[in-house]
Amino acid sequence: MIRIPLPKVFNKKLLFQYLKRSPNEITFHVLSDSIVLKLFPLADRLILCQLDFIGDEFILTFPDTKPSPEEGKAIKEYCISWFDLETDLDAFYHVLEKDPIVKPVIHNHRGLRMVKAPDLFEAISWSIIGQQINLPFAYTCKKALVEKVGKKLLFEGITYYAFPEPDAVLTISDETFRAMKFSSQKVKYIRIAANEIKSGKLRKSELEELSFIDAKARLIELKGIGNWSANYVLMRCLGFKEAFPLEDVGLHNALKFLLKRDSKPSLLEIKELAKKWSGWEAYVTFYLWQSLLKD
DNA sequence: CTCCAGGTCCATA
DNA sequence: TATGGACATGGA
Repeated sequence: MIRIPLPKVFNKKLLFQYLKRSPNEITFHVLSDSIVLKLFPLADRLILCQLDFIGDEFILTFPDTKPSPEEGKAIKEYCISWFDLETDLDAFYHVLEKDPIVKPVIHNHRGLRMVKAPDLFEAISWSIIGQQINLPFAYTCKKALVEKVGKKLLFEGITYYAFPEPDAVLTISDETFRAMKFSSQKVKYIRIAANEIKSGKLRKSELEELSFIDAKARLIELKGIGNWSANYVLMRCLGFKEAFPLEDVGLHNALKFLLKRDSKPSLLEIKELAKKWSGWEAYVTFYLWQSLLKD
C-alpha cells in the first residue's frame, strides 16, 4: 500500500467528472466517485493498481501483483504527475483574477487540477488521433488501437488495458489501421513518432530539460505534429504551464460561449485575450475544456 | 445533403 | 506570409 497526500487545493468531484467524460476511455477504469483502476506496464511486468481517494490523501493498493519498491516508486511518481499534484494553484488563481472574461470559469472550477498523460508516446499518439475529428470518434479510435496491441491483464473477469509501446504499434498493418478507422495520414504520423521514441531519438526526459521554446520546436520537427499537437503534448505530458494550443476548437467554443458571441473568436482575438493568462495558458485551456462538460 | 469535429501538410501566389 | 484543398469518418 502506498499513501500519497493530496494538496490543500484539490477538487475530487471535478477530477472524477473529467475522468468519466468518455464511456470509451480504456486506459483506466473509474469504479466509483472516488476509485480508479489502472494497469501499469512496467519494465517486464504488468501491475494493476487501485487508487482510492479518501479525505486528504489517496491510497494505492495492488489487487493482483505487489510491486517491488522501485516499481511502487515509479507508479507513485506517475500518479503525482497524472493528477498534477505539485502545482501551486493559488498562484494561478492570483494571475487570473485580472481577467473578467475567464474568471467565472476559474472560480467555478476551483481545485481542479490538470489531468495529464505522463507517457510521451501515449500523449503524442492521442494528439494525432484527436486531430480534426470529434472527441467521441477519437476515443473510439484509441480504444480500437489499445484493444488491438495494448498490454492487457485479466483480473476477476475484467480485462484491463495499458496503452501500447511504440514497438507494438509498429506491428500494425495498413489494413488493420484502416479497419480501426485511422486515416493514412495519421498512420504515417503515428509511425514516425513511434520510430523516434523506439530509437531513443525522442525522450521525455530530454524534452523536460529543454526550454519551452526549444521543446516545442523539437516536437514540431515531427511530421504530423503542428502547433496544436506540440502545445497539447507540452501541456498534458511535459507540464509546461505556458503551453497553449491556440487552434483548439474546444477552446474556441468555450470562448465563444463566454464572450456571448454567435461565432467563434479569431485566432488573433484569442491571442489578445490570452495575454492576461501569461504563464498559465495551459491551465486556462484545461479549465475551459472542463467548462464544456455537461453534468 | 451539408457542416463541423480537441489539425496538419502541401501546393500555389 | 497567407489561403485553399485533401485527408477519413461520424454525428447533428
